[in-house]
Amino acid sequence: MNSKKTSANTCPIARSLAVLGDSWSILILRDAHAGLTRFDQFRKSLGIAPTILTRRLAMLTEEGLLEKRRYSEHPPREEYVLTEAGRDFLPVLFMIGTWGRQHRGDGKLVRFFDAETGTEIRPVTVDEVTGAKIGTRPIRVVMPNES
Amino acid sequence: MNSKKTSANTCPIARSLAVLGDSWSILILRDAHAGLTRFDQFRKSLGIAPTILTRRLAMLTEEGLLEKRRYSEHPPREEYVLTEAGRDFLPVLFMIGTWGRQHRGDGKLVRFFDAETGTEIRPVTVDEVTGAKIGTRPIRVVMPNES
DNA sequence: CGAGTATACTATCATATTGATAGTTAGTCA
DNA sequence: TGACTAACTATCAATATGATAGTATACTCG
Repeated sequence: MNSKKTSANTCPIARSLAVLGDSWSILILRDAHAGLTRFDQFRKSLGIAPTILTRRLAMLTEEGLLEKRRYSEHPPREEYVLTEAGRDFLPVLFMIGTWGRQHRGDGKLVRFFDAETGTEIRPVTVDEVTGAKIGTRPIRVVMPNES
Repeated sequence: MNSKKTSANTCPIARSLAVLGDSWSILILRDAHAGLTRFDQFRKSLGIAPTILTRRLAMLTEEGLLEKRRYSEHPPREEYVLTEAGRDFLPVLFMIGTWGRQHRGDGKLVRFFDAETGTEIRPVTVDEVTGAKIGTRPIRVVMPNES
């Protein structure tokens, strides 16, 4: 996609997509949240070609979502761990998953649990101020160059 | 992307991405939520090549996120409106936008308002049951074939 | 020591997808 | 009639993808 001539540079959604508008990147991030850190773990989990995986990991690292870390000097081995920006991507994953669950039928599911209490999490997006659930009230989306 | 051999068929995130793992589709959906319905409106707003737009609109229609509707018989003119599944995608857009706002710097912004009260909306993802904000507590992500 | 294994890649290349540009169809408006 | 609008389709060069094979480094076992 060409991010120069479009509204890409002005809208936060478009800006996000410049990094994340690719299935593999999001799937890698999903797996990273599930605890995977190593090249081969991602490769096997995703069935992705190593060429593509290399590129995606490099991109996510460059963009500050993952951090490349040497976990062994002898032999030299690298792993990829989520940065804060990467961890902050979790709500997006939650909502993508929730949408898939609602509208793409139900197979087996990725599920989210509170690590301490063990209770399952049911994510919803709400307005931080009023607490009103998004989608229950009509909304006006205002683009950058409108009033 | 190849959706056959991966976990694509079992995970709701992967299933969503089969339809939405493309920047243009998400941008089209964003514009649709902003009120655009017509081919040329999307084309101008996005700066997308018409060939690609045709394909994306057809795909989103086929997948049930948009509905093609004739709004004029003479001349024959079509428009694309959001279905329920398309409207349910709003929380995903919210969270993508929120992430972009936090981590991709701040230019001009797409902003969301309550259509009735006019107040600006600050979206957060929370657990529906406890109300706890996602990202503030450690989370365990469990993949389909784990215990 | 040598064979086999593990991890993290890179090289190559055929095929698929994209994006830019131009052209088409069908109708309206003056 | 000629200009104009909306919604496309056709063509094609450039780019990205995915499959497969190969490489580099080090460890482990007998």
